[in-house]
Amino acid sequence: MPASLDPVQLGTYFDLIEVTSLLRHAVEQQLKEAGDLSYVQFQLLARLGDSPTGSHRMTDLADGVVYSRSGLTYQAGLLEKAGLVERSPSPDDERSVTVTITDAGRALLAKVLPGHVEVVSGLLFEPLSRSDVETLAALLAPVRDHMRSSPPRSAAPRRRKTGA
Amino acid sequence: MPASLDPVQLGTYFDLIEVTSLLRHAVEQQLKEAGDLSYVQFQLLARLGDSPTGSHRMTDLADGVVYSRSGLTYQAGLLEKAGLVERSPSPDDERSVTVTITDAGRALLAKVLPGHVEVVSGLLFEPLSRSDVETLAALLAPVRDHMRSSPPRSAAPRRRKTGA
DNA sequence: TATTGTTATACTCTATAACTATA
DNA sequence: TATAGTTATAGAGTATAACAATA
Repeated sequence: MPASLDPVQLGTYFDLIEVTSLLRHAVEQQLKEAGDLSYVQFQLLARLGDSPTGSHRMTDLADGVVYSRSGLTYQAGLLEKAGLVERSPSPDDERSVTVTITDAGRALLAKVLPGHVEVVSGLLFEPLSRSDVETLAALLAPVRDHMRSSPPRSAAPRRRKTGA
Repeated sequence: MPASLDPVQLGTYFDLIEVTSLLRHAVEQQLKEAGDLSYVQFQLLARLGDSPTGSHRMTDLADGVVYSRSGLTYQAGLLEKAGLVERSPSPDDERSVTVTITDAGRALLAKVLPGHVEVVSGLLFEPLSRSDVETLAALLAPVRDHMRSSPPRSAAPRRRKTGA
């Protein structure tokens, strides 16, 4: 593992970046038009919507979506101001804040989702067969797991995710 | 093609977003530390460095990297201020501007590249075998081509890339 | 002392519209 | 009239550091 990239790897890396940039750009436009949501805000809402309780602690909510604590506070503040989530002190740990999706938040999520799915479907999955997708999923899963468990390469203390 | 997503597709989409977000974040940090470059600036420099002449017209340089004309002007301005590129009027078309990478630009690219490759290699390719990478490349290529030829979904005039 | 979250602040980046100049 | 690029400006997002409160 000489930490170098052969031509196939290099091309794959470039294609990956290009594909996800275009996809993300398209999706961001759709979300903005359909619900005046940024992608990060959508991700946060989606996570809350997926949760059985509709809630998460701030810290847990941050994982993978936002890379600084203040960034999450900022986004949560916007969502709260828009009436899409509520923040309340956590019962068990007085330091924590529990974020909960509101009915309006769920409604907006539902409003935005079909168009979102349409963009992803039409842009990412159209050229891929069912088995292609399964293959892709099988390739991404180990990469995802590897990245999740990898400490930030540079010099950062490997404490947790959001803090430096 | 009912423009919906089955569970496998949904999971694949999420993994794709997560993987590239983490990768991009890691790479951005490396580029910033090693050469005080943003990812967009790095992409522009890399494109110029790849060109046989070391030059591109502004418009051609924009493709896929930046989504507005002014954004490119801004970034090119930063690169020029840093002495990494030069801008000069194009000989054949007086409206165009030719951007050329300088020796300092090439030097910075060379300085930054090993660390860049190391991050990509260690984060993205470590869990993938040689044949995995080939498979991934084969899956991404048609998606890339499809996205390149797809007009922006929403309502935008399908004119070109940068202009609205 | 470590952790959770907020605030203030500064900075980077992006996008829109108005503008100039050339084809 | 359409294209290439710049400028001004405004807004969104991010990160750092200092801070308060709880474990």
